[in-house]
Amino acid sequence: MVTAASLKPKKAGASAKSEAPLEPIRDAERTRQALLAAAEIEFSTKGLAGARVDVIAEQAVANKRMLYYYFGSKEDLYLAVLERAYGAMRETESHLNLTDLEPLQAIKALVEFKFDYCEQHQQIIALLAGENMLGAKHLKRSKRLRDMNQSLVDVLHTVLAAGEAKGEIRSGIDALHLYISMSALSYFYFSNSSTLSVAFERQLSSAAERKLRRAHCVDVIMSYVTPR
Amino acid sequence: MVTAASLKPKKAGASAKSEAPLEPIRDAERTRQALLAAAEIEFSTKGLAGARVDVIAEQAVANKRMLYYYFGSKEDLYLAVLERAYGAMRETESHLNLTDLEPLQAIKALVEFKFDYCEQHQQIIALLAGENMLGAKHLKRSKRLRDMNQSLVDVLHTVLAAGEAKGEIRSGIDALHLYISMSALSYFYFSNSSTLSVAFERQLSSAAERKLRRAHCVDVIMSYVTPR
DNA sequence: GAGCTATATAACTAACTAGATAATTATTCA
DNA sequence: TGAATAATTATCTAGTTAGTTATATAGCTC
Repeated sequence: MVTAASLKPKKAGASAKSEAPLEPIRDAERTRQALLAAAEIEFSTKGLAGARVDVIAEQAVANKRMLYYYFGSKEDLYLAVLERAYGAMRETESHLNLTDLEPLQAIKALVEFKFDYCEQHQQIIALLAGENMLGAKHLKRSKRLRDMNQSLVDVLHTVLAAGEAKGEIRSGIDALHLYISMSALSYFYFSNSSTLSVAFERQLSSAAERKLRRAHCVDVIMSYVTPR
Repeated sequence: MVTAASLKPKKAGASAKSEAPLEPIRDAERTRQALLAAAEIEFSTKGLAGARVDVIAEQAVANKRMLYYYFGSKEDLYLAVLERAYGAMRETESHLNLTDLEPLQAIKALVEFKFDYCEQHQQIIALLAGENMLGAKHLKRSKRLRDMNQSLVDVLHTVLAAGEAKGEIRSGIDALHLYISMSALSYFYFSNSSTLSVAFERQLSSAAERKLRRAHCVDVIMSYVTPR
């Protein structure tokens, strides 16, 4: 696991005796990345308002001034974190190559991908939750993010059309709403697992429960797309 | 619409000329309710950390001291808001009488209820999002909330069994996961509508879009529960 | 190796914020 | 009616927080 601090060794060349190439004491990129990593943790666990710039700097083993030097303000750092996490998700999605699969297999693969991505990147769920509370004002402002639009819904539309032509997928499905439902079934399970676990006194985050949930999500979506 | 301030008229008996019964200048319950209403808005739009006690007091047209007088602390006020909103939802759910309906009708009614409740009480969505970010620590602490457990999932279980006996509902459905999925399909649509609208450049919160989404949610769940 | 500049540090500050103090006034009830 | 109590107000305070200032130095260029 890459922690924020692990990116920022306290002393130059502290690793591998003395003949190893010395890590420079000053390294703009390393500091930037350490700040981003620490900020992602801080913002995703406490939200924009609850996050503390001093904590971020401390966790990144950087001076607080560096945060302002590289990112300008707390809010701009938050936006940088959001852009990076959201961009990474879109980037990963763009390499799925769903059109290479049989339509039904593609649908299944997409549901499973959504579930697995949520499981492996729970920070983005929290970041999105916070951003939605603020009416997505930062996302709206972001050029970088408004440029990386559509993609997966378009692919899904193509997949649905292909499946429909083959008689394997029912007609009249709205690709966007199907995409939202696929996301919803996984996202909600992870985003609300704390309150759900309390309300239903069932430890929903165990490995066994997750496996169950993953299969359930696939089941729900496959039932929906299959013609009757 | 009941705003926080409307509960708290500036002057006694300001309404309906002079022969109307004078509203008392001091009214503990009115002040308490005004604070709760203002706090619900503040906490649901800004989260626990982002909310400001001064803003809550101002919006409630109450002195800040009253907030501490009645609720003790910012965090206890937050818990009171959470308990009230969550309790109201559970209370409403408990009056659904789903077992009086035919199994399939009951399922449909529950999906529609979930959707309509989300639409009409979007504050609770934001409150839950914030509470989940904090690991549900307040919900866990709350006696009142831990006492109002289970209910709807039990009812759903009964409905599923009845439907299964009639051959109208497929066997082997996990009532809890079905309940989570019902919630997820509606909740996610409302909780993430800001970011979804930005990402997909489609104004998802219009009345027409909501109608579409509601039908889609019903469709997805009914497809799932129906035997093949 | 002198000088330059990007990177880094420590210490400071002005504004904000949750909560406390203490005095005041409306209402109740004997 | 008048003392007791409940509700309310204005003002203060100690601690926190985002952002700044002033200064230092590592590492590069020539």
